[in-house]
Amino acid sequence: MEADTEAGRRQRKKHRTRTELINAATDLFAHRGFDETTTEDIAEAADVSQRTFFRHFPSKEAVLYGDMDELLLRFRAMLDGRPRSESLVVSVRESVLALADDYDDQRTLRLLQARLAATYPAVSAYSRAVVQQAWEAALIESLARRMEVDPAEDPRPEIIAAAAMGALRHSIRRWAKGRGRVELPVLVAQAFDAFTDVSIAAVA
Amino acid sequence: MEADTEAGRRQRKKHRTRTELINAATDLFAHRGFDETTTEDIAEAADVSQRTFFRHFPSKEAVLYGDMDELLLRFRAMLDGRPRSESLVVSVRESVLALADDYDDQRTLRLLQARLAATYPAVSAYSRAVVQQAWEAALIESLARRMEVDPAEDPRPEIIAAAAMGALRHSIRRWAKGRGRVELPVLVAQAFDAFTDVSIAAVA
DNA sequence: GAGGTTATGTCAGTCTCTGTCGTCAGGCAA
DNA sequence: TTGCCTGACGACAGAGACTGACATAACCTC
Repeated sequence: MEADTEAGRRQRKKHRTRTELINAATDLFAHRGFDETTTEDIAEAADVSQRTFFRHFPSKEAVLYGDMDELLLRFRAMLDGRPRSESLVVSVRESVLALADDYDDQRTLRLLQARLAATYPAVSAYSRAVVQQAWEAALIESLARRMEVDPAEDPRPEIIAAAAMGALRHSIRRWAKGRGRVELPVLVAQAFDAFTDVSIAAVA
Repeated sequence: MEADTEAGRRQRKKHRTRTELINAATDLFAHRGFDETTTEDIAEAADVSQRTFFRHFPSKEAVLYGDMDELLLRFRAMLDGRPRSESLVVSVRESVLALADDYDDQRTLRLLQARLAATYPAVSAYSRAVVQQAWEAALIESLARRMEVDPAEDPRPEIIAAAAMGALRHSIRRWAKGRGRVELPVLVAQAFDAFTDVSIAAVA
Protein backbone atom coordinates (compact mmCIF):
# COMPACT_ATOMS: atom_id res chain seq x y z
CA MET A 1 0.00 0.00 0.00
CA GLU A 2 2.34 2.73 1.21
CA ALA A 3 5.17 1.67 -1.04
CA ASP A 4 6.34 5.24 -1.12
CA THR A 5 9.48 5.05 0.91
CA GLU A 6 9.76 1.37 0.08
CA ALA A 7 9.88 -0.67 -3.10
CA GLY A 8 13.34 0.24 -4.25
CA ARG A 9 15.16 3.36 -5.22
CA ARG A 10 14.00 3.21 -8.81
CA GLN A 11 10.33 3.41 -7.81
CA ARG A 12 11.06 6.17 -5.38
CA LYS A 13 12.91 8.23 -7.97
CA LYS A 14 10.15 7.79 -10.47
CA HIS A 15 7.58 8.84 -7.94
CA ARG A 16 9.68 11.84 -7.02
CA THR A 17 9.96 13.18 -10.56
CA ARG A 18 6.22 12.66 -10.89
CA THR A 19 5.62 14.72 -7.79
CA GLU A 20 8.05 17.37 -8.91
CA LEU A 21 6.28 17.61 -12.23
CA ILE A 22 2.96 18.10 -10.47
CA ASN A 23 4.42 20.74 -8.17
CA ALA A 24 6.15 22.58 -10.96
CA ALA A 25 3.01 22.49 -13.07
CA THR A 26 0.60 23.71 -10.41
CA ASP A 27 3.05 26.44 -9.48
CA LEU A 28 3.34 27.67 -13.04
CA PHE A 29 -0.39 27.34 -13.70
CA ALA A 30 -1.15 29.34 -10.58
CA HIS A 31 1.24 32.17 -11.31
CA ARG A 32 1.23 32.34 -15.08
CA GLY A 33 -1.97 30.61 -16.22
CA PHE A 34 -2.70 27.37 -18.00
CA ASP A 35 -2.45 28.38 -21.65
CA GLU A 36 0.49 30.61 -20.80
CA THR A 37 2.49 27.64 -19.51
CA THR A 38 4.03 25.19 -21.95
CA THR A 39 4.86 21.55 -21.23
CA GLU A 40 8.41 22.56 -21.96
CA ASP A 41 8.25 25.11 -19.13
CA ILE A 42 6.94 22.50 -16.73
CA ALA A 43 9.60 19.98 -17.68
CA GLU A 44 12.25 22.65 -17.36
CA ALA A 45 11.01 23.70 -13.91
CA ALA A 46 11.03 20.06 -12.79
CA ASP A 47 14.47 19.64 -14.33
CA VAL A 48 13.55 16.85 -16.70
CA SER A 49 13.10 16.64 -20.45
CA GLN A 50 9.76 17.32 -22.12
CA ARG A 51 9.73 13.69 -23.21
CA THR A 52 9.81 12.63 -19.60
CA PHE A 53 6.83 14.83 -18.86
CA PHE A 54 4.80 12.91 -21.41
CA ARG A 55 6.02 9.60 -20.03
CA HIS A 56 4.36 10.52 -16.74
CA PHE A 57 1.25 12.31 -18.01
CA PRO A 58 -0.71 11.80 -21.20
CA SER A 59 -1.55 15.48 -21.55
CA LYS A 60 -0.97 18.91 -20.11
CA GLU A 61 -4.41 18.76 -18.52
CA ALA A 62 -3.66 15.46 -16.82
CA VAL A 63 -0.85 16.84 -14.68
CA LEU A 64 -3.22 19.37 -13.13
CA TYR A 65 -5.41 16.48 -12.00
CA GLY A 66 -2.46 14.23 -11.21
CA ASP A 67 -3.85 12.98 -7.93
CA MET A 68 -7.31 12.13 -9.18
CA ASP A 69 -6.72 8.41 -9.52
CA GLU A 70 -6.32 8.04 -5.77
CA LEU A 71 -9.37 10.18 -5.13
CA LEU A 72 -11.36 7.99 -7.48
CA LEU A 73 -10.14 4.85 -5.76
CA ARG A 74 -11.24 6.17 -2.39
CA PHE A 75 -14.58 7.24 -3.84
CA ARG A 76 -15.15 3.73 -5.16
CA ALA A 77 -14.22 2.32 -1.79
CA MET A 78 -16.78 4.60 -0.13
CA LEU A 79 -19.48 3.40 -2.47
CA ASP A 80 -18.63 -0.24 -1.92
CA GLY A 81 -18.43 0.33 1.80
CA ARG A 82 -21.97 1.61 2.30
CA PRO A 83 -24.23 -0.85 4.11
CA ARG A 84 -26.62 -2.79 1.91
CA SER A 85 -29.49 -1.95 4.20
CA GLU A 86 -29.14 1.72 3.36
CA SER A 87 -31.39 3.32 0.73
CA LEU A 88 -29.74 4.15 -2.58
CA VAL A 89 -30.17 7.88 -2.27
CA VAL A 90 -28.59 7.91 1.17
CA SER A 91 -25.66 5.83 -0.07
CA VAL A 92 -25.07 8.22 -2.92
CA ARG A 93 -25.44 11.23 -0.68
CA GLU A 94 -23.04 9.91 1.95
CA SER A 95 -20.47 8.80 -0.60
CA VAL A 96 -20.49 12.14 -2.36
CA LEU A 97 -20.25 13.88 1.01
CA ALA A 98 -17.21 11.75 1.78
CA LEU A 99 -15.75 12.63 -1.60
CA ALA A 100 -16.34 16.28 -0.82
CA ASP A 101 -14.57 15.84 2.52
CA ASP A 102 -11.63 14.22 0.82
CA TYR A 103 -11.68 16.93 -1.83
CA ASP A 104 -11.69 19.68 0.75
CA ASP A 105 -8.52 18.30 2.30
CA GLN A 106 -6.52 19.74 -0.56
CA ARG A 107 -8.10 23.18 -0.51
CA THR A 108 -5.37 25.07 -2.32
CA LEU A 109 -5.01 22.60 -5.14
CA ARG A 110 -8.76 22.11 -5.55
CA LEU A 111 -9.43 25.83 -5.61
CA LEU A 112 -6.74 26.22 -8.22
CA GLN A 113 -8.30 23.48 -10.31
CA ALA A 114 -11.70 25.14 -10.02
CA ARG A 115 -10.33 28.55 -10.86
CA LEU A 116 -8.49 27.26 -13.90
CA ALA A 117 -11.55 25.32 -15.02
CA ALA A 118 -13.57 28.51 -14.81
CA THR A 119 -10.99 30.38 -16.86
CA TYR A 120 -9.68 27.98 -19.49
CA PRO A 121 -12.04 25.98 -21.72
CA ALA A 122 -9.48 23.22 -22.14
CA VAL A 123 -9.36 22.66 -18.39
CA SER A 124 -13.11 22.83 -18.03
CA ALA A 125 -13.52 20.28 -20.82
CA TYR A 126 -11.03 17.94 -19.22
CA SER A 127 -12.67 18.24 -15.85
CA ARG A 128 -16.05 17.36 -17.28
CA ALA A 129 -15.05 14.76 -19.80
CA VAL A 130 -12.44 12.93 -17.79
CA VAL A 131 -12.60 13.62 -14.07
CA GLN A 132 -16.31 14.01 -13.52
CA GLN A 133 -17.09 11.35 -16.07
CA ALA A 134 -14.95 8.91 -14.07
CA TRP A 135 -16.83 9.74 -10.87
CA GLU A 136 -20.12 9.38 -12.68
CA ALA A 137 -19.10 6.02 -14.11
CA ALA A 138 -18.19 4.81 -10.62
CA LEU A 139 -21.58 5.94 -9.37
CA ILE A 140 -23.43 4.25 -12.22
CA GLU A 141 -21.58 0.99 -11.74
CA SER A 142 -22.20 0.94 -8.01
CA LEU A 143 -25.87 1.86 -8.37
CA ALA A 144 -26.48 -0.75 -11.04
CA ARG A 145 -24.91 -3.42 -8.87
CA ARG A 146 -27.03 -2.40 -5.90
CA MET A 147 -30.21 -2.30 -7.96
CA GLU A 148 -29.25 -5.50 -9.72
CA VAL A 149 -29.93 -4.09 -13.14
CA ASP A 150 -27.95 -3.75 -16.36
CA PRO A 151 -26.83 -0.11 -16.59
CA ALA A 152 -26.86 -0.38 -20.38
CA GLU A 153 -30.57 -1.17 -20.35
CA ASP A 154 -32.00 0.52 -17.28
CA PRO A 155 -31.59 4.31 -17.37
CA ARG A 156 -32.12 4.85 -13.66
CA PRO A 157 -28.53 4.43 -12.45
CA GLU A 158 -27.32 6.92 -15.01
CA ILE A 159 -30.06 9.41 -14.19
CA ILE A 160 -29.36 9.29 -10.47
CA ALA A 161 -25.63 9.52 -11.03
CA ALA A 162 -26.04 12.46 -13.38
CA ALA A 163 -28.24 14.28 -10.89
CA ALA A 164 -25.70 13.70 -8.13
CA MET A 165 -22.94 15.01 -10.35
CA GLY A 166 -25.03 18.07 -11.10
CA ALA A 167 -25.38 18.70 -7.39
CA LEU A 168 -21.65 18.24 -6.90
CA ARG A 169 -20.73 20.52 -9.79
CA HIS A 170 -22.99 23.21 -8.45
CA SER A 171 -21.51 22.86 -4.98
CA ILE A 172 -17.95 23.04 -6.20
CA ARG A 173 -18.69 26.12 -8.26
CA ARG A 174 -20.25 27.88 -5.26
CA TRP A 175 -17.42 26.69 -3.07
CA ALA A 176 -14.83 28.13 -5.43
CA LYS A 177 -16.75 31.38 -5.79
CA GLY A 178 -16.57 31.79 -2.02
CA ARG A 179 -12.88 30.87 -2.20
CA GLY A 180 -13.50 27.86 -0.01
CA ARG A 181 -14.69 29.87 2.95
CA VAL A 182 -17.76 27.70 3.37
CA GLU A 183 -16.79 24.05 3.73
CA LEU A 184 -17.56 22.03 0.65
CA PRO A 185 -19.42 19.23 2.47
CA VAL A 186 -21.82 21.82 3.86
CA LEU A 187 -22.66 23.03 0.39
CA VAL A 188 -22.98 19.49 -0.89
CA ALA A 189 -25.37 18.66 1.94
CA GLN A 190 -27.49 21.67 1.00
CA ALA A 191 -27.53 20.63 -2.62
CA PHE A 192 -28.63 17.11 -1.71
CA ASP A 193 -31.43 18.50 0.41
CA ALA A 194 -32.60 20.31 -2.70
CA PHE A 195 -32.29 16.98 -4.46
CA THR A 196 -35.05 15.61 -2.31
CA ASP A 197 -37.18 18.70 -2.92
CA VAL A 198 -36.80 18.14 -6.62
CA SER A 199 -37.91 14.54 -6.30
CA ILE A 200 -40.98 15.55 -4.38
CA ALA A 201 -41.80 18.23 -6.93
CA ALA A 202 -41.37 15.73 -9.76
CA VAL A 203 -43.87 13.38 -8.22
CA ALA A 204 -46.39 16.02 -7.24
CA MET B 1 -34.29 33.15 -41.22
CA GLU B 2 -33.94 31.33 -44.52
CA ALA B 3 -31.24 33.63 -45.84
CA ASP B 4 -29.71 30.67 -47.60
CA THR B 5 -30.56 31.40 -51.17
CA GLU B 6 -30.65 35.09 -50.37
CA ALA B 7 -28.27 37.62 -48.88
CA GLY B 8 -25.83 37.93 -51.75
CA ARG B 9 -23.45 35.68 -53.53
CA ARG B 10 -20.68 36.18 -51.00
CA GLN B 11 -22.80 34.83 -48.16
CA ARG B 12 -23.94 31.94 -50.29
CA LYS B 13 -20.41 31.01 -51.28
CA LYS B 14 -19.26 31.15 -47.71
CA HIS B 15 -22.11 28.97 -46.64
CA ARG B 16 -21.36 26.55 -49.45
CA THR B 17 -17.73 26.05 -48.51
CA ARG B 18 -18.87 25.55 -44.94
CA THR B 19 -21.30 22.87 -46.04
CA GLU B 20 -18.69 21.26 -48.26
CA LEU B 21 -16.28 21.16 -45.35
CA ILE B 22 -18.88 19.43 -43.21
CA ASN B 23 -19.69 16.94 -45.94
CA ALA B 24 -16.07 16.21 -46.70
CA ALA B 25 -15.31 15.80 -43.01
CA THR B 26 -18.20 13.48 -42.17
CA ASP B 27 -17.39 11.43 -45.23
CA LEU B 28 -13.77 11.02 -44.27
CA PHE B 29 -14.58 10.39 -40.61
CA ALA B 30 -17.09 7.72 -41.58
CA HIS B 31 -14.80 5.86 -43.94
CA ARG B 32 -11.40 6.40 -42.41
CA GLY B 33 -11.99 7.32 -38.77
CA PHE B 34 -11.56 10.52 -36.79
CA ASP B 35 -7.94 10.30 -35.70
CA GLU B 36 -7.04 8.88 -39.09
CA THR B 37 -8.30 12.00 -40.85
CA THR B 38 -6.27 15.21 -40.78
CA THR B 39 -7.66 18.71 -41.13
CA GLU B 40 -5.46 18.89 -44.20
CA ASP B 41 -7.34 15.92 -45.68
CA ILE B 42 -10.67 17.59 -45.02
CA ALA B 43 -9.59 20.88 -46.53
CA GLU B 44 -8.19 19.05 -49.53
CA ALA B 45 -11.42 17.09 -50.02
CA ALA B 46 -13.43 20.29 -49.80
CA ASP B 47 -10.97 21.96 -52.16
CA VAL B 48 -9.95 24.74 -49.85
CA SER B 49 -6.82 25.51 -47.86
CA GLN B 50 -6.27 24.25 -44.35
CA ARG B 51 -6.35 27.86 -43.16
CA THR B 52 -9.86 28.21 -44.54
CA PHE B 53 -10.95 25.15 -42.61
CA PHE B 54 -9.92 26.86 -39.38
CA ARG B 55 -11.67 30.06 -40.40
CA HIS B 56 -14.92 28.12 -40.46
CA PHE B 57 -14.38 25.79 -37.50
CA PRO B 58 -12.33 26.31 -34.37
CA SER B 59 -11.31 22.66 -34.14
CA LYS B 60 -11.45 19.33 -35.90
CA GLU B 61 -14.13 18.20 -33.46
CA ALA B 62 -16.30 21.22 -34.21
CA VAL B 63 -16.82 20.33 -37.85
CA LEU B 64 -18.34 17.00 -36.86
CA TYR B 65 -20.93 18.88 -34.84
CA GLY B 66 -21.19 21.70 -37.36
CA ASP B 67 -24.99 21.87 -37.26
CA MET B 68 -25.33 21.93 -33.50
CA ASP B 69 -25.86 25.67 -33.21
CA GLU B 70 -29.15 25.43 -35.06
CA LEU B 71 -30.22 22.44 -33.01
CA LEU B 72 -29.46 24.39 -29.85
CA LEU B 73 -31.44 27.37 -31.08
CA ARG B 74 -34.45 25.20 -31.75
CA PHE B 75 -34.04 23.54 -28.35
CA ARG B 76 -34.06 26.90 -26.66
CA ALA B 77 -37.13 27.87 -28.63
CA MET B 78 -38.88 24.69 -27.46
CA LEU B 79 -38.10 25.50 -23.86
CA ASP B 80 -39.30 29.07 -24.17
CA GLY B 81 -42.37 27.90 -25.98
CA ARG B 82 -43.74 25.60 -23.30
CA PRO B 83 -46.83 26.96 -21.56
CA ARG B 84 -46.28 28.53 -18.16
CA SER B 85 -49.10 26.50 -16.72
CA GLU B 86 -47.19 23.28 -17.37
CA SER B 87 -45.22 21.65 -14.57
CA LEU B 88 -41.45 21.94 -14.82
CA VAL B 89 -40.81 18.25 -15.27
CA VAL B 90 -43.31 18.04 -18.09
CA SER B 91 -41.76 21.05 -19.80
CA VAL B 92 -38.33 19.49 -19.59
CA ARG B 93 -39.61 16.14 -20.75
CA GLU B 94 -41.46 17.56 -23.72
CA SER B 95 -38.59 19.80 -24.74
CA VAL B 96 -36.09 16.97 -24.61
CA LEU B 97 -38.51 14.78 -26.54
CA ALA B 98 -38.73 17.49 -29.18
CA LEU B 99 -34.96 17.70 -29.24
CA ALA B 100 -34.83 13.96 -29.72
CA ASP B 101 -37.29 14.24 -32.58
CA ASP B 102 -35.20 16.89 -34.20
CA TYR B 103 -32.11 14.83 -33.56
CA ASP B 104 -33.62 11.77 -35.13
CA ASP B 105 -34.27 13.66 -38.34
CA GLN B 106 -30.59 13.40 -39.18
CA ARG B 107 -30.24 9.70 -38.43
CA THR B 108 -27.13 9.02 -40.48
CA LEU B 109 -25.17 11.98 -39.17
CA ARG B 110 -26.29 11.46 -35.57
CA LEU B 111 -25.43 7.79 -35.62
CA LEU B 112 -22.03 8.64 -37.03
CA GLN B 113 -21.49 11.17 -34.25
CA ALA B 114 -22.49 8.62 -31.65
CA ARG B 115 -20.31 5.93 -33.15
CA LEU B 116 -17.31 8.23 -33.29
CA ALA B 117 -17.94 9.40 -29.73
CA ALA B 118 -17.95 5.79 -28.62
CA THR B 119 -14.67 5.14 -30.42
CA TYR B 120 -12.55 8.24 -30.05
CA PRO B 121 -11.95 9.87 -26.65
CA ALA B 122 -11.44 13.27 -28.25
CA VAL B 123 -14.90 13.13 -29.82
CA SER B 124 -16.51 11.86 -26.65
CA ALA B 125 -14.88 14.65 -24.67
CA TYR B 126 -16.07 17.28 -27.12
CA SER B 127 -19.58 15.90 -27.09
CA ARG B 128 -19.76 16.05 -23.32
CA ALA B 129 -17.87 19.24 -22.69
CA VAL B 130 -19.25 21.34 -25.52
CA VAL B 131 -22.43 19.95 -27.06
CA GLN B 132 -24.14 18.44 -24.03
CA GLN B 133 -22.88 21.21 -21.81
CA ALA B 134 -24.60 23.73 -24.10
CA TRP B 135 -27.86 21.84 -23.88
CA GLU B 136 -27.55 21.58 -20.14
CA ALA B 137 -26.86 25.30 -19.85
CA ALA B 138 -29.98 26.04 -21.88
CA LEU B 139 -31.99 23.80 -19.58
CA ILE B 140 -30.59 25.41 -16.46
CA GLU B 141 -31.26 28.90 -17.70
CA SER B 142 -34.80 28.09 -18.67
CA LEU B 143 -35.55 26.26 -15.44
CA ALA B 144 -34.11 29.04 -13.31
CA ARG B 145 -36.24 31.60 -15.11
CA ARG B 146 -39.34 29.49 -14.63
CA MET B 147 -38.63 28.88 -10.98
CA GLU B 148 -37.64 32.50 -10.51
CA VAL B 149 -34.42 31.61 -8.72
CA ASP B 150 -30.76 32.45 -9.23
CA PRO B 151 -29.12 29.37 -10.80
CA ALA B 152 -25.83 30.30 -9.15
CA GLU B 153 -27.41 30.01 -5.71
CA ASP B 154 -30.18 27.45 -6.03
CA PRO B 155 -28.88 24.02 -7.04
CA ARG B 156 -32.22 22.66 -8.22
CA PRO B 157 -32.14 23.85 -11.83
CA GLU B 158 -28.72 22.32 -12.32
CA ILE B 159 -29.74 19.05 -10.67
CA ILE B 160 -32.85 18.67 -12.82
CA ALA B 161 -30.95 19.61 -15.95
CA ALA B 162 -28.17 17.15 -15.16
CA ALA B 163 -30.67 14.36 -14.56
CA ALA B 164 -32.37 15.11 -17.85
CA MET B 165 -29.04 15.05 -19.65
CA GLY B 166 -28.27 11.72 -18.02
CA ALA B 167 -31.53 10.36 -19.37
CA LEU B 168 -30.76 11.73 -22.81
CA ARG B 169 -27.22 10.37 -22.85
CA HIS B 170 -28.48 6.97 -21.87
CA SER B 171 -31.13 7.07 -24.58
CA ILE B 172 -28.72 8.13 -27.29
CA ARG B 173 -26.29 5.39 -26.35
CA ARG B 174 -29.01 2.74 -26.50
CA TRP B 175 -30.29 4.25 -29.72
CA ALA B 176 -26.85 4.09 -31.31
CA LYS B 177 -26.31 0.56 -30.06
CA GLY B 178 -29.48 -0.51 -31.85
CA ARG B 179 -28.29 1.43 -34.91
CA GLY B 180 -31.29 3.69 -34.71
CA ARG B 181 -33.80 0.92 -35.26
CA VAL B 182 -35.87 2.03 -32.28
CA GLU B 183 -36.87 5.67 -32.62
CA LEU B 184 -34.96 7.93 -30.28
CA PRO B 185 -38.03 9.71 -28.88
CA VAL B 186 -39.41 6.33 -27.80
CA LEU B 187 -36.26 5.60 -25.82
CA VAL B 188 -36.24 9.08 -24.35
CA ALA B 189 -39.85 8.67 -23.26
CA GLN B 190 -38.94 5.41 -21.54
CA ALA B 191 -36.00 7.07 -19.79
CA PHE B 192 -38.20 9.88 -18.55
CA ASP B 193 -40.70 7.39 -17.19
CA ALA B 194 -37.83 5.93 -15.19
CA PHE B 195 -37.08 9.47 -14.14
CA THR B 196 -40.39 9.60 -12.31
CA ASP B 197 -39.71 6.23 -10.73
CA VAL B 198 -36.45 7.55 -9.43
CA SER B 199 -38.14 10.56 -7.90
CA ILE B 200 -40.66 8.38 -6.15
CA ALA B 201 -37.91 6.12 -4.86
CA ALA B 202 -35.96 9.12 -3.59
CA VAL B 203 -38.88 10.34 -1.58
CA ALA B 204 -39.86 6.94 -0.27
C1' DG C 1 -16.40 52.18 -62.25
C1' DA C 2 -14.00 53.64 -57.78
C1' DG C 3 -13.24 52.16 -53.36
C1' DG C 4 -14.17 49.67 -49.21
C1' DT C 5 -15.12 45.00 -47.46
C1' DT C 6 -14.28 40.13 -46.90
C1' DA C 7 -13.38 35.26 -47.87
C1' DT C 8 -9.57 32.91 -49.15
C1' DG C 9 -4.53 31.44 -50.14
C1' DT C 10 0.21 31.33 -48.73
C1' DC C 11 3.71 31.10 -45.47
C1' DA C 12 5.86 30.75 -41.27
C1' DG C 13 5.60 29.62 -36.74
C1' DT C 14 4.14 27.64 -31.95
C1' DC C 15 2.77 23.95 -29.21
C1' DT C 16 1.10 19.31 -27.96
C1' DC C 17 2.14 14.78 -28.34
C1' DT C 18 4.62 10.38 -30.33
C1' DG C 19 8.24 7.10 -32.21
C1' DT C 20 12.98 5.79 -31.95
C1' DC C 21 17.32 5.02 -30.27
C1' DG C 22 21.13 5.43 -27.20
C1' DT C 23 22.61 5.80 -22.28
C1' DC C 24 22.99 5.00 -17.62
C1' DA C 25 21.56 3.63 -13.08
C1' DG C 26 19.11 0.24 -10.40
C1' DG C 27 18.07 -4.52 -9.43
C1' DC C 28 19.42 -9.38 -9.49
C1' DA C 29 21.93 -13.63 -9.84
C1' DA C 30 26.18 -16.32 -10.27
C1' DT D 1 32.54 -8.57 -7.39
C1' DT D 2 31.12 -9.24 -11.93
C1' DG D 3 27.95 -9.46 -15.48
C1' DC D 4 23.36 -9.16 -17.37
C1' DC D 5 18.70 -7.32 -17.66
C1' DT D 6 15.26 -4.02 -17.01
C1' DG D 7 13.40 0.41 -16.78
C1' DA D 8 13.66 5.57 -16.52
C1' DC D 9 15.44 9.09 -18.96
C1' DG D 10 17.60 12.39 -22.66
C1' DA D 11 18.09 13.76 -27.35
C1' DC D 12 16.22 14.09 -31.72
C1' DA D 13 12.98 14.11 -35.35
C1' DG D 14 8.46 14.49 -36.87
C1' DA D 15 3.28 14.60 -37.29
C1' DG D 16 -0.53 17.32 -36.72
C1' DA D 17 -3.68 20.98 -34.62
C1' DC D 18 -4.02 25.60 -34.60
C1' DT D 19 -2.64 30.93 -35.19
C1' DG D 20 -0.81 35.41 -36.87
C1' DA D 21 0.46 38.25 -40.84
C1' DC D 22 0.13 39.68 -45.29
C1' DA D 23 -1.40 39.48 -50.13
C1' DT D 24 -5.09 38.80 -53.51
C1' DA D 25 -9.19 38.58 -55.75
C1' DA D 26 -14.04 38.39 -55.64
C1' DC D 27 -17.90 40.76 -54.06
C1' DC D 28 -20.69 44.73 -52.74
C1' DT D 29 -21.91 49.69 -52.32
C1' DC D 30 -22.38 54.08 -53.94
